[in-house]
Amino acid sequence: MSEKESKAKKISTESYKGVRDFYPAEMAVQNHIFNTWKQVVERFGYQEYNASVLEPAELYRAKSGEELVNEQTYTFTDRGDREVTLRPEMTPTVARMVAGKKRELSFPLRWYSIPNLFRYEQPQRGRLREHWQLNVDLFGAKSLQAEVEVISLAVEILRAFGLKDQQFAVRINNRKIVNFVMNEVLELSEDKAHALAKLIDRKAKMPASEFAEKVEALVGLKSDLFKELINSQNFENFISILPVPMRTYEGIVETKSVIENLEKLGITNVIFDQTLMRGFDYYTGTIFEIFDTNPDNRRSVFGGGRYDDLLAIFGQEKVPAVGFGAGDVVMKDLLETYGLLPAETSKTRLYIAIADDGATAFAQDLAQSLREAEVSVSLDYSGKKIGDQVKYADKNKIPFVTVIGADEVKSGKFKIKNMATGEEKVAIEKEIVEIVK
RNA sequence: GUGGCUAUAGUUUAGUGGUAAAACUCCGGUUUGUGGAACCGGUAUCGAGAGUCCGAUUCUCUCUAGCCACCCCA
Repeated sequence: MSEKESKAKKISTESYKGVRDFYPAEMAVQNHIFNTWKQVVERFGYQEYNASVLEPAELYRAKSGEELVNEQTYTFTDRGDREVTLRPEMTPTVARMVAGKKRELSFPLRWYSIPNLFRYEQPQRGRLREHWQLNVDLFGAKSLQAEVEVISLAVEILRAFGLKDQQFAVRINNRKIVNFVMNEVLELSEDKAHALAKLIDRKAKMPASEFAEKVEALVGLKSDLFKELINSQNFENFISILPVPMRTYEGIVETKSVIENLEKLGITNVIFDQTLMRGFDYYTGTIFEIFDTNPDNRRSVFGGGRYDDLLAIFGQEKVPAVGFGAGDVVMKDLLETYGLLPAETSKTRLYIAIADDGATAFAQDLAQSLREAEVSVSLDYSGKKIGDQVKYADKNKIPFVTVIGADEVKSGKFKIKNMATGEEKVAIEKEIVEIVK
C-alpha cells in the first residue's frame, strides 16, 4: 500500500465478523460465568485441561466427514502444507488427549475445560463464529452413576448462578431407545431411520399436518404407532404404548434408573423427551439437554450424553465416557433474562486523589505499602480539581477515596471516604487496610 | 452458502435531492480539598466505494457489517 493510500484508508474499529470484543464490562460478565462454572465443577473433583485452538484437519474428517470440515470450519493450509483446522468443538481434542496417554492415566478421569471454539457460519443471535464452551467429561465409568453425576453437576451450576429449579428442566432420552424404536419397533432401514431422526428434530418448525405427511411417507404402515409414541406425554405412558416384551429393554431400564437416581438427589425437574435427538453421531446411551422453561428462550443451555465408542477412531480400546457442553452466549442470555448478572463493581478498593503536586511522592509511597498489604489501589495524576478526581472514582465504581495533600503529608492521618454512604473515617496508614476491606 | 430487513454523533433515535436535529453519555469550562446537580461550549467527511444529477446523507448498484429466517447445529 502506498503512503497516499494508507493515509486515505482508515482501518475499521469493528471486530472481525462473528467474533466479540470484550471491553472491561463484558469481560467482567465473562469472568463471572467462567468463575461460577469452575467453582462448581472443581467442587465435584474435576481437573482443568486445555489444548491449542489448532488441530490437524483429519481429526474432524475422521468423525464428521468432508462436508463439515470444508464448509463449517476454519480450515487452511499452513506454510508446511499441513491442513489445519481451528477447533470447532472440544470432544475430539479431549478424546485425542485421553487416547494418547491412555496407559499413563488412571481412570476414572474427571476433566473439564473452557475452550474457545470456531465455526464458519452465518452469525445470528446466540450463534457466533467464536464462542466459549464449558466442557465437562467423565471417562472410564460404565456405571449409570456417571450420567447421574454429570447431570446433577449441570443442575448445580444453574443453581449456583441463582436459578430456581422451576426456571429450567432437564430433558432426557437414550440413544438405545431411539435406535431400538427405529430398528425393532418400526423396522426401518438405516437411511430411513436417519431421515426420521432429522424429521423429529425439526418437528417444531413445521405445521402438524406437514409433519404427519412426512412421517407417513417414511414410516408407512406403522405410522400410527409412531405417532402415538411421539405424542406420549410422559415416560410411563411411552412405555405402556410399547409391546410388553419391549418394556424391559436396556435403554428403557437405563433411563428409568437415571431419572430415579436424580430424584433421590433432589433433582425432580427431569422430563423424558422422546423427541430429543442431539445430532446423530457419537452418542451411544443417555442423551440430555437442559432448557429454560421460559418459552421465549428455546435454545438449550446444556447438552450432552454418553459416548462409549469415541476412542476407537484412534485405534484404541473403547473407554466409556459421559460429558456435556455449555455455551457462554446462551448462558449469558439466560442470566440476563432472569436478571442474575451481578452489578458492576471495580476490583480497585481505594482511589487516591492528589490535591497538589508536592504530595505525589508521598501518595505513591502510601499506595505502595497498601499494595504490599494486598489492597488494590490506584492514583490520580491528572492534576484536576478534587471534585473531578472523586467523580472519576464514582464513575469507575471504586468504593473508597482518600485525598492526599499538604495536610495529610504533615499529619499522617487520612480521611477515607466511603463512596456508597458518603461517610468519612479518619485513619492512620495501618488502619486503612481494615476500613477498605 | 441462500433469501428478507437494516446502517445518521459514543448510545438511542429525528430528518431532508441543496452538506443535518434531539436526548443521554463523553471531553472542556463556570465554583482553587471532596462525587452523583445546574448552566455554557465541543464532538457526525449521515457504514465503505461507484453511478445518476447542476448538486446525494436522501435515488440506483456493488461491497461490508448487524438482525431475522433457511441450511446446519459438532
